[in-house]
Amino acid sequence: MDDELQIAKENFIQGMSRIGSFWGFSKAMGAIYGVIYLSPDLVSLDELVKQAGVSKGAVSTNVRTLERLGMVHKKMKLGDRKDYYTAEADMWKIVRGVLKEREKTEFGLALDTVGESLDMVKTVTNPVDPELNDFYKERLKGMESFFNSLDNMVTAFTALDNLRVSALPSLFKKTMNNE
Amino acid sequence: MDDELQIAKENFIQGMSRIGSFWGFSKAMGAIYGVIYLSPDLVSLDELVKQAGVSKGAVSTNVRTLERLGMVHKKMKLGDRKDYYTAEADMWKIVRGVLKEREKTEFGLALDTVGESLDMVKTVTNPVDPELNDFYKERLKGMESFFNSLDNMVTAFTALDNLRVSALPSLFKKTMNNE
DNA sequence: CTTGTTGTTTAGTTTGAACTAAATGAATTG
DNA sequence: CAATTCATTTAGTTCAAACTAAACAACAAG
Repeated sequence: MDDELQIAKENFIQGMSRIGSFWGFSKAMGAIYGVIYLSPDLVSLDELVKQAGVSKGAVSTNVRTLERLGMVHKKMKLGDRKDYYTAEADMWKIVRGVLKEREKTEFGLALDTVGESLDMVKTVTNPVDPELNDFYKERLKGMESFFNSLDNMVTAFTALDNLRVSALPSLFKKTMNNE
Repeated sequence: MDDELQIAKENFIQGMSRIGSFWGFSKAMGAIYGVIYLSPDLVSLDELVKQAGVSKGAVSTNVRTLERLGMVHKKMKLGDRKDYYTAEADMWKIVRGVLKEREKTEFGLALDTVGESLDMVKTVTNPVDPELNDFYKERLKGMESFFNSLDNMVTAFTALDNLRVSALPSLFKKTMNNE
């Protein structure tokens, strides 16, 4: 392969591993996705071990997580027991997928927790300190309202999937230097 | 203090520490913010040690981070050497602040990295494998475009600050159970 | 100058996530 | 069935983040 091209690839892979760890994924996941993303052909597990520079075990688990997140797709070749992977190149699709997954778990849980506390405060019948009671109520309501809005935003965003309105980001577009 | 109220508070604080760690902050930061958020009066460092259940050192560093993020505000009382803290209760303001901070570092860096790789590919004069070269170009452009849109979205969102349009989330509002 | 009070820094420890190496399991082939 | 070739799982290790305890620095008061 072209040397310059190879260097560009390695630079990109390294960058993805950096970015990945910022977004809450492991460094290895970023690197693995980077490798697959820049491969025109299907990539085998052993190829990933070589190019991403992590052990087979790590690739095995990380690539499965990537698949669960919809970031890569597993393909089988007939008469070949190896697993092959392709990258999902539609970033917005990926974002929607990840948000959908996390909405169910973390966002909902946040709402539940706050709602729970709020309910406790509401059910105080004869408060010792009425002012403090009201203060708690106000603050907890504020927090609940925030998480509620957030949850609705995420829900709305993930729903864009069906409407095929991936064009949403263009609403925010200011300057784009496409070549 | 009312027992029921105290339990509600502790439940909330525990919840915040959980939520905090999900959003990339430390558990302690979440708990500390929770304590301050549910305090009608100014809170001293020693009070935080007691209520958040972490060491003095940890409170000292974490509370400083919280202040840097604009999540709490430091107040001094005259004739009192202690530091006191208040919570910033406007969540959207906090979100904007955090995004603004991260936009500069992580988002920009992501863009730079991809752009760098793209430039490398573009400057390949006599490619060994022209098709592969084009493939790289396409993929890297796609990624760059994604980060660009993302960056613009964040910029637009943080700019809402000035316009005082914190009402944005209401655009997404579906159902709100106020009371 | 000494003492007490407060926030910060530092040195050391704990903890948990994520990796490696190696064992295991599953499937195909001769 | 033995041997080979994969992917997965497991046991153990590494490493960095985050905490604690204690020393330290700054400051005010007596």
